[in-house]
Amino acid sequence: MATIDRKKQIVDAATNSFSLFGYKATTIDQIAKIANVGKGTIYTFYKNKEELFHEIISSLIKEMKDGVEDILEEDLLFYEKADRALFKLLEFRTDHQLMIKLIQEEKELGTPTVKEVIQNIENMIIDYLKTIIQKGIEKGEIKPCNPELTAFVMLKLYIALIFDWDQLRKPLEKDEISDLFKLYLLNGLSNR
Amino acid sequence: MATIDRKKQIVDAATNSFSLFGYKATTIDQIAKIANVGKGTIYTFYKNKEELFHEIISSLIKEMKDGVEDILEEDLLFYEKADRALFKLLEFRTDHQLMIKLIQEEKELGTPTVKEVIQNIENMIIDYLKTIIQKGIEKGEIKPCNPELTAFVMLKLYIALIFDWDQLRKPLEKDEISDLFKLYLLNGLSNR
DNA sequence: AAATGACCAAGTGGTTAAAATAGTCATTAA
DNA sequence: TTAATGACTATTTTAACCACTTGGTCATTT
Repeated sequence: MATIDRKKQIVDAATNSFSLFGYKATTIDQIAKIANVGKGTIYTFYKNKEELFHEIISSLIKEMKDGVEDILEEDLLFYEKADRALFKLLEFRTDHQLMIKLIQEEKELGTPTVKEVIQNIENMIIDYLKTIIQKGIEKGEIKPCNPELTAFVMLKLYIALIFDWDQLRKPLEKDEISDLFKLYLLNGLSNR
Repeated sequence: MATIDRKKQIVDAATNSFSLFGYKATTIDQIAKIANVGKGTIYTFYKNKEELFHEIISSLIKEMKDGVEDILEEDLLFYEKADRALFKLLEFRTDHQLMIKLIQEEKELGTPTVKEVIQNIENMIIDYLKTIIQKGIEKGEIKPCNPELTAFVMLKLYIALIFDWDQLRKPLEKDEISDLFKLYLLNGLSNR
């Protein structure tokens, strides 16, 4: 049709701006300007800046889920599923412009809204892992355990290995991390 | 003797002040006042504020080590040693006034000197765990593995379980955490 | 009915002066 | 002679101020 999709323009402009400058440093005026739209128009679609932000984060979360949804269905062993999913989901922290900016803003400015949103994303990851773990338990591949707590531990382990360990020693390769996951969480350190 | 031990007075005053107000909010004037000592006297013992702080942290680290040194010698299984040591060492974060204040200051102000000092303390913990792990490997109790990396993972796991999990769900009991350590890292999740 | 930008109250940022602070050093006390 | 000191200084930090920006509204225009 001839009419322009103002909502899409706004969302696109906001996504770009949030990705480039972060949440706090992005202004509504800026978004309106980039979107070629009056400022008031934005408020006909969204109650406020935060709501617009949350819509964009919803898309990000959807995008993340879409990237791993097939893993759930594939015929893989528990640890392969978990390993692949975690890598794909955590890869956003290094590859996805918006996610990179959000992590940076949380660390450097501690913007509450951003903190909250990152927590939401982590909760999504935990939720997703939970499903994998539950299936693993049902199939008898792994011992019965609290799926949510286990998901939480797995996420923490991967974050530590991928993003924290290199502050002490030289970074680990992807394969090494997968092996460590198998050693530590799957087979355990015990010799008996 | 009749002469007063000015150095001790300074260290005591500084320890109290750092414990109460943190590193940044403690002033040299304040320390001198509490210690009943001229400000210049402090600089006859220490090059600057940071050096005085580091001396006090050295004492803290010594205190922490002293609290767990016997564990190394006791006739315990690997996981008992590791579990007890980690608990005792991490307990300082909730029980030791100075440590509490430092953790708080790192989170709220991000004072670089404090960050550095907390990193030193964590390195000490990792070093200590490393010894326990190496002994465990030598005795054949656990599989061969990178002791430092394993220590790092164990520390991260305990911190996550003790201090982070309760932001999602209800806090875990000490016993639960020990059991989780055995389940996750020692025996592993695998069913075969 | 949808879109808009001038408008407003609240908050941020830049500026400068005043206060506080870490560290020095000439003087004093032992 | 040596140890201790606090007035002093250079550098930060804080406070107060105002101009500017910002998120959000709403009467007007399209």
